[in-house]
Amino acid sequence: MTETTQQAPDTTHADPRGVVVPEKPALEGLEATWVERWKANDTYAFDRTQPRSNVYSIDTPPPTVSGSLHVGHVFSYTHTDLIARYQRMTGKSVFYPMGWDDNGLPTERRVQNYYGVRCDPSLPYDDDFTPPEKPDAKRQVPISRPNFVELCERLVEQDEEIFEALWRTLGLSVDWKQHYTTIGPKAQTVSQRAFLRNFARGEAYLQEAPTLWDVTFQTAVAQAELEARDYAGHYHRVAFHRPDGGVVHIETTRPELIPSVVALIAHPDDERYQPLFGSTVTSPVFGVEIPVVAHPLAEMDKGAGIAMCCTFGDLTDVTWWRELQLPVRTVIGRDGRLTRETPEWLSAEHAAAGYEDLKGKTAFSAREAMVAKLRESGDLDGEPKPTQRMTNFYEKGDKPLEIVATRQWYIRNGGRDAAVRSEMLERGAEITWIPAHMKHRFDNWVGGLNGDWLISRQRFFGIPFPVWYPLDAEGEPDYAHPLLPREEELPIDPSTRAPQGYSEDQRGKPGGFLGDPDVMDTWATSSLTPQIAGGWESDDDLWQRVFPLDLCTHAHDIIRTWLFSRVVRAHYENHAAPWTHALISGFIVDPDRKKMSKSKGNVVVPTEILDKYGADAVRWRAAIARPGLDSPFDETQMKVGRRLAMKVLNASKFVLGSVGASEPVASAVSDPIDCALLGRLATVITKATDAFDAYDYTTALETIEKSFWEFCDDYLELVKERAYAEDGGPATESAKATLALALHVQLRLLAPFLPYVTEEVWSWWQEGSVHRASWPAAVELGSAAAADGSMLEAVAATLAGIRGAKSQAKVSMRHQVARVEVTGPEALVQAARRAEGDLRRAGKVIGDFVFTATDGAELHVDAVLVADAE
RNA sequence: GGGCGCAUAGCUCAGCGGUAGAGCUCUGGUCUUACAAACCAGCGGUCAGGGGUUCGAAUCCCUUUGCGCCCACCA
Repeated sequence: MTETTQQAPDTTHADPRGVVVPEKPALEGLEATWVERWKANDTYAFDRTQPRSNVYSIDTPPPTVSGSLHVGHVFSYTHTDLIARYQRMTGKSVFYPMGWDDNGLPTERRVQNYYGVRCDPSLPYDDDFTPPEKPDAKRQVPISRPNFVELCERLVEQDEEIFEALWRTLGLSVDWKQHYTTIGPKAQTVSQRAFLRNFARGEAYLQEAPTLWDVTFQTAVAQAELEARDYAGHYHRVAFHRPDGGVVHIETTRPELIPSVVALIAHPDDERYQPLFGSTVTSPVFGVEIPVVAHPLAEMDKGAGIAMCCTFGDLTDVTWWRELQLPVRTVIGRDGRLTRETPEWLSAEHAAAGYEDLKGKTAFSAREAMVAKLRESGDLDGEPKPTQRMTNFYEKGDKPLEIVATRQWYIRNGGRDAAVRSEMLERGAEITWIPAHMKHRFDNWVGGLNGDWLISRQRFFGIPFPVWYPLDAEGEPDYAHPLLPREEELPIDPSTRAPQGYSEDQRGKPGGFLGDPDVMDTWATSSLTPQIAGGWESDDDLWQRVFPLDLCTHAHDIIRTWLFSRVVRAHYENHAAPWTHALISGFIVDPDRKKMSKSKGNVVVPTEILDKYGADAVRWRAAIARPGLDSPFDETQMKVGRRLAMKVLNASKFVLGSVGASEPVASAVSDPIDCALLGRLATVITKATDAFDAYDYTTALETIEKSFWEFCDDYLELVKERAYAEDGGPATESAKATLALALHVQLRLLAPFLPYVTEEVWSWWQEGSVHRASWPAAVELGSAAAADGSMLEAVAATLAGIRGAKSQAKVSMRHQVARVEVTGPEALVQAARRAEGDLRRAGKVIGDFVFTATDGAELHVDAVLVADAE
C-alpha cells in the first residue's frame, strides 16, 4: 500500500480514443489512490434531498476506539458495506454514518495505562498539568476529574484518526460528514434528552437496591455486561448452634460472609429441617442469633440442603432477603473489603473480637482468616473440599462481582414487568432477522431478563445524569424530588452547573443542592445511535428521511446489548423498531474454531492482512462468510480473493485492448455464442440482484464470480482471435460489442465486493465512479438477454475435451489438432457446432471437425492431435 | 439444566425431495503474445450413526452421537 501505480507515460499506452490502460496493472497502491479520490470527489455523500422512499439508511456499531479492532470487526463492517454499495447502485441515497464509541470505562482504562494517571475526583483542576513522561503503572499520578477527562479526549482523538484510516482503506463507503462520537455534544444532548423523557414518563427511575458491583472499577454493572466464568473455590462445612446444644451444618464457599448471615433457609418440604423452622440458631465465632426459615428456592439436594442467607452472597440471597423481609447486614464494602468498622450487630464483646481479624481485609484474605477461626472454634467440619463452579464477572473485570446495596438509575426494559417484556418481544418480531434464527437470541435474552436495565456508573468519562438533588436543612439529599434542567439547556454537567433557582455557592450546603455524581453507561448512549446520527429532535427534516432505518449489522455477541438496548429506546421514544432489518454476522474464529482473543494470542491484526493481500482480497474473504455463520480464519482464502482482483485487472486490460473506448452497443451482437454469453449474463444479473435483495451477498458473489471466471477461461479464449481480427466484419464487431457489454456489466456486478479494482478499471474507459453507476439490468443487453445461455456449456465442454486431450498427451495448448469428433445429444452437438469457428481457433483444430448426434446422455469429445496422428 | 446452530471430498463451504458440487490442497502437464503470485487437466465423498415418510431422501420427520454458541448455574 505504499507505492502507487499511477499511469506513468512510459508504462502505459494511451489509446487515441481515450482509453488509458497500464502496461502492467497492479493491486499495490490502489487503496491509497482511490481513498484520496473518493474523499476529494465526495463519492459516497448522502443526498438528503431524497424522500424517505428513495433513502437507504444504515445503523453501524460505533467501535470502541480505545479497544483494538480484529478481523471479525473488519468482516462484519464489510458485510454492511456490501449492502450499502449495492443499494447505492440501485439508485438509493445511502445514509451511512460512522460513529466512535469513545465514552466510558475502556477509554478510562486506556488513559490510565497510556499516561500513567488515575482520576481522583476530590482533587482540584490543575491547568498546567502534563502527564508523566514515562507512565508507571504501579504509581499512577492522581489527577482531578477535569484533567482526567481532558486526557481522555486527547487520546480518543488520536485513536479515532487511526480507526478512520483503517475503515477508509477497507473501502467502507461511509459518508464521513455524518460522523458522530458517543461522548460528543450531539450524543450528550440526545442521551440527556431521552433520559429526561424516560424519567418524565416513568420509564427511568432511581432506586436503592442490591446491585452487582465490580470491586476493581468500583462501579455497578448491568446484567448484559455479565460473564459467567469458571471459578475455583472450596466447600466449607460449617456448624451453626442450636439452643439445645445441637448443631446444624451448612455448606458454603464463602465463609467470610458468615458475619453477614441473616437466616438459614431450607425447603418447606424438607423433613430434615422442618422441626427447626421458626427456631433460631447462633452463628459460629460470632454467636449472632439467626432465624431458621423455609423458602421454596432452597434446594434439598444442594450442599447440606440448608443454606445460609447473607446480604449478599448471590442473587438468590437477594430474593430471599426481599421475599422474607430479612434485615441487611452488609460487611463487604464498595472496595471489595470487609468494613473497617465493627458492624453494630457484631457489637457484643465476643462477636466484636471475632470480627477484629477480618476488618479491612479483601474477601479473599478474610476467607482465610475466617477459616482459621472456624478451625479454632471447632465449627469447621472436616476439611474444605475443592469445587469448581461458575461465577459472575464483569466482562471487563477479573474479580468476581459482589452484591452491594447502592442507589442507581434504571430504565425499565421488561426485566420486572411482563407487559413491557411482551412489548419488547413484539418490537423484535417487527424486525427481519438475517439469518432468521438470530431472533431466538433476542427472544431468549428478553425472556431471561431478571431486572431492569441499570444505566448509571460510578465513573468519570461519561455523559452525566442531568439531575440535581435538593439538600434539606441537615444537608441530606432528597432523592425522591430531583431537580431537572429544561431540554433547551442540554447538554449540562450538574457538577459544574447549578440547577435553576440555585447558585453555585449553594452546592453541597444545607438547603442547597447536590449534583448527581454518576455518569451514564456507554450503552445508555450507544442505544441511541439511530437518534444521534439521524437528527432526532435536532434536525427533523433529516429524521423524517432516515428513520426507521433500513439496516443494522453486527455480530451476534451484541444482540443482548446494543441491539436490544436500541429496541428499548426506540420503543419508548419513537414507538417503532429502530430498523427493518438486522443482519447478524458470525465470528471469525481461529483455525481450531476457538474465539479469537488477545489472551489466547490468536488475534489477527487487520492492518497486516490488508497490507499483505489488499483490501479487495480481504473484502472478498469477508463476503464468502455468510450471515450468522462463524468462519475460521485461513490466510489461503485471502489469496483466492487477491487472485480474483488481479484477474479483473488483467482480463479488463485484455478486453479493452480489443474494444478500446467504444461504448457497449447491444445491437451489434449477432454471433450465436455472443448472444449466449449475454443471455447467461442476464440470468446472472437476475440471480445476483435477487440474492442482494435478500441480503444474501455470498450467493450474489458466488454467482457473479463463477460467471466471471467462465468468461475469462472459456469465452475470452474462444473469441480472442475473432475480436482481434483486423478485418473481421460483423463477426468481429459482434465479439467486440459483447466484450464491451460484458465487461461493463461485470465490473458493476463486482463493484460492491472489489471496489478498488473495479473502480480502477472503470477509470480506464469510463467517466465518473463505478460506485455511482447504476446496478446492471438485463435490459441493457438488448435482445441477446433472452438468448439461451446453455449453449455455452456445450461449447465449453467441447473446448475442455480438446484441452483434455492435449493435457493427457502432455503437450502445449498450442499443439494443433488433426480431427475432432463431437457426439452426444442432438441439442448439445448442435450448440457446439454453432461455435465451430471459435472452437477451431481456440483449440487449434486444423483438420476435420465432425458433429454427430447420438443416443448418449452426455457430450463426448474425441480429439486427435497432429503429432500422434500418424 | 433451557435455547439456538452445525455435522457433505484432506480443508473451507454450496446444494435442502429427482441420478453427489465449487474453491483451496494434492497429482500430472503447459512459458498459451491479458495474467507463471498464471493457465490446462486429473485424483478425491456409501452426504455423522440408526429408524421412518416417499416411486425416489444429503435434502422431510423421529432418534442417537459429536461439536460450537447463548442463557441459567456462586448454599
